[in-house]
Amino acid sequence: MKKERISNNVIRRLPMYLRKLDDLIAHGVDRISSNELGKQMGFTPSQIRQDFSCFGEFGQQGYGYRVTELREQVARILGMKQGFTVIIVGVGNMGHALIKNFGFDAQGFKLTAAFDSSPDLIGKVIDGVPIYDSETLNAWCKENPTDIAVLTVPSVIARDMAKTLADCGVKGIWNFTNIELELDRPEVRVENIHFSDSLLYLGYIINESENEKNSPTH
Amino acid sequence: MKKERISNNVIRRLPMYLRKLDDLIAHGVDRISSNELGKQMGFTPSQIRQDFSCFGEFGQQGYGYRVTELREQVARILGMKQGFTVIIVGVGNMGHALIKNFGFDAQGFKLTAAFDSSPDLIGKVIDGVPIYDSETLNAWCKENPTDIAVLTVPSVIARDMAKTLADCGVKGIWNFTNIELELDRPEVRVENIHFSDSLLYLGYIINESENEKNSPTH
DNA sequence: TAGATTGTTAATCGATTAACAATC
DNA sequence: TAGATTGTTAATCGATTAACAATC
Repeated sequence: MKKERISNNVIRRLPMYLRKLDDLIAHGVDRISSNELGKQMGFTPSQIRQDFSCFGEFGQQGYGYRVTELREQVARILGMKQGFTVIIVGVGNMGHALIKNFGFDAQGFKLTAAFDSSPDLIGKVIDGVPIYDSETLNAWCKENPTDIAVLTVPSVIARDMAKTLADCGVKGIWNFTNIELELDRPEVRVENIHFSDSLLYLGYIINESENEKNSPTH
Repeated sequence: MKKERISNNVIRRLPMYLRKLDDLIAHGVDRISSNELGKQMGFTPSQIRQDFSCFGEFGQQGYGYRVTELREQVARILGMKQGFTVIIVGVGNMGHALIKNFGFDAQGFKLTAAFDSSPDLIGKVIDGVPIYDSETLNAWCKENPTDIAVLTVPSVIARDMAKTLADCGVKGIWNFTNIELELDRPEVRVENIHFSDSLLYLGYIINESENEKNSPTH
């Protein structure tokens, strides 16, 4: 087991492993080699062994990896066992969608509350999640330590709200607005979901394959 | 200008450049050097010059890059000028959120229709986008060539729907379901939005910084 | 035991950064 | 012209892949 800082690429692959392992469990597979896992995920066996070896020795020579055990290890490494507390800030369509469909529990997160400024929403409860007045955010967080805030407010108020959330002491912001949050708070980690980046990438690769089809020299 | 295949990393950065350039335009900046752009985006000037040089010579020695011109070039490279046609399949909370807030137009995409199987939704029009019966998808696509399908159906029917869409001749699927689509159709490009991957990554880096804080040897 | 497969070290490959001549 | 900054070649760095001894 190496003790150096883990590279971003490795960390970004961990959730992929998790999904694959859950899938294998669902199919009743209880043992897998790096070779087979690699084949199924499109990675080399080497990469898989390298990735896991950053965190410990989870396999067994001559046998491979026990799927449930490996799954538990990956979940632990990702911090899923800690039960991070989460709030949703902004209960529009996006906030709604996340409350109803994301499944925070299944990912090891505890969605404790949502916040909005609309009188139509304040006081309601959606799928067991109470919606409070955004004005009470700061006071509420004092009473209920919160690890992660999901930012699903309209873009125009995103920057202000992010600042408020930082003041509330959240450790991370999961940003769904299409603006680049520039917090002068390095201790607050920001993870962006930039939908447009993803769609534009798709557009590019579609173009690319069209062009290849039409060019004589592939 | 190099003519080799462009690496994924470069392509993934193009939409970031686009957002930054739009931002600069909004702030009335009309000229920028790779040095300054790099500082603002957290890249090295070298990387910026390398990235753009994959596609042509957009700058001017001794001067830098004209912001609007560079923005146009990036938009062109990404295929935004082509007006890809898009349909949304599944008008739940997620589909709604995208129709109402994503702004396909602003990204250069034409959202032409949405599809759902709920009688409550079929026939309605949301923000100018008509909702049709999913059953009519195939017939509709024959009449209306469609480049990209946004997959926002419930996970349980995602795989089937993806197959249907491939049969409809779409060139790309923008997948919002949390399952791994395994299409045996290499000509259909799939781009996944795996929300959970993103949140789990955030959880990891929060943990990481906590641990660093608590360890004597940083 | 023999075969399989790991964890890890070494080799390769690709991406990022630095340097600099070209030139606006 | 002198100064600034590009585009591109060369150097460095890091990530992926290959190889193999250890061992289940």
